[in-house]
Amino acid sequence: MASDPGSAEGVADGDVVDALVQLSFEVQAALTRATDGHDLSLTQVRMLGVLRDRTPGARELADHLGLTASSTTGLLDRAERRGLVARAPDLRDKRAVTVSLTTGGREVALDVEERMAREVGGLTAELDESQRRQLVQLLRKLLSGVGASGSTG
Amino acid sequence: MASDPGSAEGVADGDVVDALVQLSFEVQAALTRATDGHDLSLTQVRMLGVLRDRTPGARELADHLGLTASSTTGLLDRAERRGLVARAPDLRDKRAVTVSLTTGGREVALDVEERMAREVGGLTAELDESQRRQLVQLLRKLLSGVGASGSTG
DNA sequence: CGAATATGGTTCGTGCCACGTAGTACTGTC
DNA sequence: GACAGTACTACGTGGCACGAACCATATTCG
Repeated sequence: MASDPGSAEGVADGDVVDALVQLSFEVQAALTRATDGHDLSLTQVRMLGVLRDRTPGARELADHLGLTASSTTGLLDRAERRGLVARAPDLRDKRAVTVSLTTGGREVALDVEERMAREVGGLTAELDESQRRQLVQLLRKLLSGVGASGSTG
Repeated sequence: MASDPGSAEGVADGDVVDALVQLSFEVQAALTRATDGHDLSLTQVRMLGVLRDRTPGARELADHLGLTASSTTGLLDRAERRGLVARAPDLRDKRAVTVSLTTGGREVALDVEERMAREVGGLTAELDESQRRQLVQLLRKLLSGVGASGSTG
């Protein structure tokens, strides 16, 4: 079925799906690879990414990550234990907490992000500039229509 | 920075990475969505996929999934408990086991695969035929160069 | 003001995922 | 027939995510 990878003909319906799925796994693998040596989950990495620009409360963080509050508590516990993030009391709201990167956490975040860029970027090694540009535009168009409405009709 | 989703200009280096990462998460989300109602993890789904064409031993299955033997035992335990797969003694090798889909498991596998195709396919709703074809070709080219050699070079 | 309610977080228990380290049962080899 | 290797399982660890129950504080409203 999945025969000529380079041929211009015979692009069936399932091929798009196949390619997208395969790609997504490759990207995830690349992302995971980028965390080698840091022993971080993708969720942790995403959290660090969020915290690069913000100092949110746990709830806000949870929203950014698409997690429940309780999941976030655990996530924070583990990250805090590793010295990546710190919880500080919110001055305005005594129930709340603000989460921020520690210095170490920031270092890790930067390192991982850099490596991710390299790893994921490396995936496009086979493409030349114009193809890369083409790809970005296609993906942007694709992504622009996601999350809008239901898909199953 | 990540502004005009449709503009032809200003495709920077990080944009490819961004787009790929975002896409990969969307695809994973779509895959997960496809399992709604079945309460399956992606690993379980992958396993069902492998078992569609084969009746491997646990070890072989583990290799296909990139897991250790012990992880696979647990995976099988849970899947078996749900009536998705069955372990049968290997006639030639009394240590070994052959894993196969149950009727119910096959049904689930087919259903999920179909829904995956729909969900993932639905992601490309914004693209027309020619764009879809373009995308497939770009992705194939991209994928053809993956897993070959080191990437960080 | 004070009671009712909503919100931010945590705790606890559940289940899954993946691993490593034994162990058991068998296979193949010498 | 001993011995190394293989197939699988058992057990314990740790992470991820969830829901329900639960404080403590905020907010709303009578």
